[in-house]
Amino acid sequence: MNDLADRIHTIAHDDFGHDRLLTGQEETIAALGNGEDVLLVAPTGAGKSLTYLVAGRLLDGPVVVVSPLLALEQDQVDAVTAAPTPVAAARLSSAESAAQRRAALEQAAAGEVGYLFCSPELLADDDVRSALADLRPVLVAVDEAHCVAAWGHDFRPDYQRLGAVVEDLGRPPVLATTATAAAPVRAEIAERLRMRSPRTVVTGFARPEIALDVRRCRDEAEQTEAVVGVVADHAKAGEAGLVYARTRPAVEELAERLAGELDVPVGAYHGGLSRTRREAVQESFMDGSTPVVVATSAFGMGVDKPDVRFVVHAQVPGSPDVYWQEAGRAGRDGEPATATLMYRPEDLGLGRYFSGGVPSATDLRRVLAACDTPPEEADAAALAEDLPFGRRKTGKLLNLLELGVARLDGEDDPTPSAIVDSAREVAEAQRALELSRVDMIRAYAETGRCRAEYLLAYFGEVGEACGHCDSCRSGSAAEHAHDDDSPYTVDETVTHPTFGEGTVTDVTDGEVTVLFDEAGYRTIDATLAEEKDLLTG
DNA sequence: CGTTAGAGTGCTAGCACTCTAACGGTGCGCTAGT
Repeated sequence: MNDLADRIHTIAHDDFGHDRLLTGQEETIAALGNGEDVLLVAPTGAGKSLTYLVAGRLLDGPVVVVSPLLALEQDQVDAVTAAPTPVAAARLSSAESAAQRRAALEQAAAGEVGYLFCSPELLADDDVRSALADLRPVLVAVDEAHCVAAWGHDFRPDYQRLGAVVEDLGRPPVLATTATAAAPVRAEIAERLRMRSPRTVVTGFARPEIALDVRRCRDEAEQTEAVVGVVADHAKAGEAGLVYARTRPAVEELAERLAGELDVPVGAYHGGLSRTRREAVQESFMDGSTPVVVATSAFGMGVDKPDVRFVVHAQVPGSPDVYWQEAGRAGRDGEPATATLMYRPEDLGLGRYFSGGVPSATDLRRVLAACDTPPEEADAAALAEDLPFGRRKTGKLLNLLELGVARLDGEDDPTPSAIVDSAREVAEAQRALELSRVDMIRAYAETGRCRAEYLLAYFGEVGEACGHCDSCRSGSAAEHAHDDDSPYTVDETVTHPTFGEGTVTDVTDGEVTVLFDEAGYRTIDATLAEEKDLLTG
């Protein structure tokens, strides 16, 4: 064992009470110790936080941790303070008073606080940022980093500006951690955080203990009955699980219906409920007193219950990324679990709606005109005072302009209209990415291939047929063998005389499936296509 | 983007139709009032 590895294990053991490091942890910490940036992609429970805790000790200085949820930050603060060799940790958020924040920063300046947990919104504040910069942090860790990419520019815009924040903090090594990220999302995280040739550490997406199942439903009534059926079976066996629905009213209705059908307590959880109510539901799910919870996507981050036996999606989510993150909450203990999707193509429309819009050139031009500095240096709060948009929308428009400028990198002195056009193209591209994710979850729901194999391929891993998803059980996975001698290859760009340009998404059973830019998915007989020369490369 | 509820239109004079507007998720920070 070399010197560095030795020190890492000593710190993990003596300071944090860990005898062994899990897959990927040592590699991550060692790379950070050598000054490299790391993107750590690992499931919840794989010990992501231990990496920045140990790396902070190794680099011997304060660590700034950026996290999207205040509740998660508090858990981390408690965990650090309770470690065998406690290091003071502090949380900087709106939940602390100005005096508390000042005290925490002063303690940190005196070298008494090793870990500072911050919300991205607070890091947008110049005073906070310069106080943190004075501490000369040795590491910036961004937790749940997929939010940087997934939340785009219109939800919590401050997430998009973390790249600039890291530079203001003196540009120490950056650790980005996430539980789920397909290849394009990984690339986007690295770009947004301005990471420097990050080392990507990925530990398995494969979850062989989860049996995947998709049920096609004709209408809403059938969908509801299917959910009730699956949940009732598990509940009778005394098993706990989650039901995800897309909208708040759908959550309320399903929870009520299930409560009427089952002999066990059923909880409802969504962003419209009070904080106290939400905390109560989460707590009673964790301790087992409420075994079934119906929720929107609001429920989950930081929920690490090992014995969740089933996850049911009442409606199809917006992307495979979200699906796998939510379905992956089943079977954390490694025991068999199920993930069932009630699929109705109509539900995909909601995902398309949520893919966001492109702001008008007029609005962008107004914000740009109001800036007396380049957009990346402008202060959204100050600008909002002179504009009719409000802090939130101003921030969103400013972010887009900043991204627009970055995209024009290399062009000398771009004109305002070039910046505005570029910003709109950034928004268009983000929208296109969201829409393509909707297409990918649709393909998941409609494929006859092994479900697990399809998802792993989406995340960039090669897998084998799982043997227990519905496709494998029905035998369709075997029938839908990949066509090795097809004239077409996956990802190939093709042009069709009627449908226009598209990308080959699948070649199975002598057929070729193409996702056309204008016409959507079309499945065509490969032999026929070749004979008539319908698809040209 | 797609569904749905309600209003409006038109000849079939009560029902079938078209049209339009509303609606839908994730959480931070801040402030006013108990």
